[in-house]
Amino acid sequence: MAAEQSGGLPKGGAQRGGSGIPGGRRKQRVSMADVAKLAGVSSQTVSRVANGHPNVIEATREHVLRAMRELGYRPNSAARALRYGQFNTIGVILFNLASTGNSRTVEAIATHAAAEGYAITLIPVDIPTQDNVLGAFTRMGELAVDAVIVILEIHLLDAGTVTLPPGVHVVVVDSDAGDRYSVVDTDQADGARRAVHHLLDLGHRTVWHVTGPETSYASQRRTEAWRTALEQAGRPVPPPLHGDWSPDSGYAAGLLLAEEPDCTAVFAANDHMALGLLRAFHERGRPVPGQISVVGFDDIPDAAHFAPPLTTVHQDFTEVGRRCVERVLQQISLGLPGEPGTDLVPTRLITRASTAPPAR
Amino acid sequence: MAAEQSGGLPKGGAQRGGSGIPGGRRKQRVSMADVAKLAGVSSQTVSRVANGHPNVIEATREHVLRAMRELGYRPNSAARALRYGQFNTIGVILFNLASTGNSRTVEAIATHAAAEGYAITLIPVDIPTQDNVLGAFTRMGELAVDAVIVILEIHLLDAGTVTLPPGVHVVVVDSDAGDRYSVVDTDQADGARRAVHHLLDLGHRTVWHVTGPETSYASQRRTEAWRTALEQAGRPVPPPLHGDWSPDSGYAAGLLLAEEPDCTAVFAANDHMALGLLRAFHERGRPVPGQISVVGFDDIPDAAHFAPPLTTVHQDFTEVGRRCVERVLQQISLGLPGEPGTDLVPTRLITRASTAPPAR
DNA sequence: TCGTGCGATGTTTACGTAAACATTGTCGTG
DNA sequence: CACGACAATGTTTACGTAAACATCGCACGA
Repeated sequence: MAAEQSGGLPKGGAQRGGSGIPGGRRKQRVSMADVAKLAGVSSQTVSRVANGHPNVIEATREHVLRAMRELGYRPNSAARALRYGQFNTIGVILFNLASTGNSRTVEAIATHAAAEGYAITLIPVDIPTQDNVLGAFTRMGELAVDAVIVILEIHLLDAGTVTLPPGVHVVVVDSDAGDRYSVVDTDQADGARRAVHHLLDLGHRTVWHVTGPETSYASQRRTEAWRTALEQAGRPVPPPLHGDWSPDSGYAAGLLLAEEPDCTAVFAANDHMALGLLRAFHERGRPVPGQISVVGFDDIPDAAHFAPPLTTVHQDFTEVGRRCVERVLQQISLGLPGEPGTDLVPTRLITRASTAPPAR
Repeated sequence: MAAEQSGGLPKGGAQRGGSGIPGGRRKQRVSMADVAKLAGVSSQTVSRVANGHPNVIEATREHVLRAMRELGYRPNSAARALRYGQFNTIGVILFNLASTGNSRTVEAIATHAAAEGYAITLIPVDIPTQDNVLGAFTRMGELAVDAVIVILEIHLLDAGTVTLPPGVHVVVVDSDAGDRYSVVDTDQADGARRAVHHLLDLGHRTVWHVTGPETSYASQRRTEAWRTALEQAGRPVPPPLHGDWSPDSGYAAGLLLAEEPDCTAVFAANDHMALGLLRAFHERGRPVPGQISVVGFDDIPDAAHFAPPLTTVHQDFTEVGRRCVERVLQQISLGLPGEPGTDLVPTRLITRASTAPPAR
């Protein structure tokens, strides 16, 4: 009684688009029942064929497969998800995708998840206010996801006593919430230390610093580690200049630093700002690395071609993404909330031509 | 008969993680029935409250809401999707997310889709071989999506007589399939023309060109338009140099071009390669724009800070993403396959310091 | 020759939601 | 005062899938 309209089986190949039938307003696509009817079997047998169960006689299987092809059958994942209570999907909440690190991390997450049969659902948060993040999480609750990877400051969530949807597994990137969540991140402090030590080892008396935005945990960590490294080496700590990741802000900081006669070495919290520094120093006649050395952070592909090629701290975004997926899938399979704890991916320093011993 | 385990209602806030009950292996989360039982109403009433239907008395609504809160009820989107035959999700198939254009387009898509209540599911294709793309589409067929946006060379699909899953709406970016699909893209030809004319207007006799990979339609279009523009102006067409979008390939091309005494103007198919060119010319003592002018394509944020700041063709990725979503949602609401046709987003030339009249 | 066991297939049911229909009860009006 | 209309709520059902259980028939061994 269900149908009455299987008529007009599409002989030709490319019948894309909705049901060609003008009548019924929203007849659901081809279902197992439709296939079953055409093949002259029960829908259960169709299910068995679809899922590769063994106990189906070859001739029957053939019939069913032909009927599937003929009708263009595709399994309905909603029904499947309802049946299994699983979506095979991981949600990714993030603030912005344009930033180098995020897009590369997301790509790695998507790739590794795909390899495990999971899809990725992106939940962008326009402006990382408390409300928006909360909204994303609320929506997330209704979304078809088995787990969530959060790529932003988790404290934005915490401040408002947000209760994460129970039953949703969470892994966090770029945060210090290792005491409550499963955190995977680049070892920011490690990277910053490498940058500072590299410059000190070259003979610089101290290292200036251009920070990222204050709202970024990664930025905070880098700044903190920079300060600590200097203090532990007994060096003076110059006042940090505040940037916002953009090359423009790096350029602005560079214009200021160019006027500091003491400044012989700068550690920029990312490569884009380092680029801005290079330009400012160039314009102000402070040759790099002749008078000033510059170290960046991220190792974007362009960095090797800056003028001069940039010495920078390499982040392994792929590894971060891989570990996120690994952890999340583990949580899903165990059915338990993730162990709190922080999983740090080490960095390495890529030495290029923007650093040198200080001029005498 | 359904439950027997609502016991131990979580008084405290943060009870994340799966059911604390060790017994039952996979009891689905709180359902409307559970809420209904606790609130002492029928599940239909719960549904009414959840969906904001009018005819519910205030006291009842309160009871239901309290029960929801107490149990941490979240609607099951699989059931909902099954009921409605809609997922409120758009799939995005792409080759790589790391490229500037793609990540920004995807971000725009995600943002606009979110504003319309749609989520984005990413389907990455590791290597854009026929098989992989086909696999992505097959998987897509089973995925919970109402429509698909394809950000890669559609001919990868076509060659193998791929039948797109019927009933799935498709919009394509970066392709010439306007005769069969709904295509949204940056007007590559327009951009390339602007670049060439800018250089010719400055007085250059002709313009050399560094291409992107041959597999990229965007790259092909830019090269084609570059050639056509030169021919129409009656200028000689130098042999194009082949790059692959990477700054490395631009650098390699730059080393060759630096040896061409005739070469006074170069149009690079993207900004990253232009950066490579700048470096090569700098290293080889061919000042830009003194001896050679360079124009890029994309207008990445860094471009303004290259040495020298790069004249380039600005792409409006946000607009591309917006139009993709617009088209796709239109297709969904109409329930019809998209009109074939190409929707081109114009570009504009950003003039900076890497171009100048040729040396005399 | 007659079980018996298992392979092949059919039937029933549950997953969570919400439309459609059914059942109350109350209030207003003739 | 009675009846109709409508508001509030309950009951049934379908969405597509697949596990669990039921049935049928054939082949093999005693």
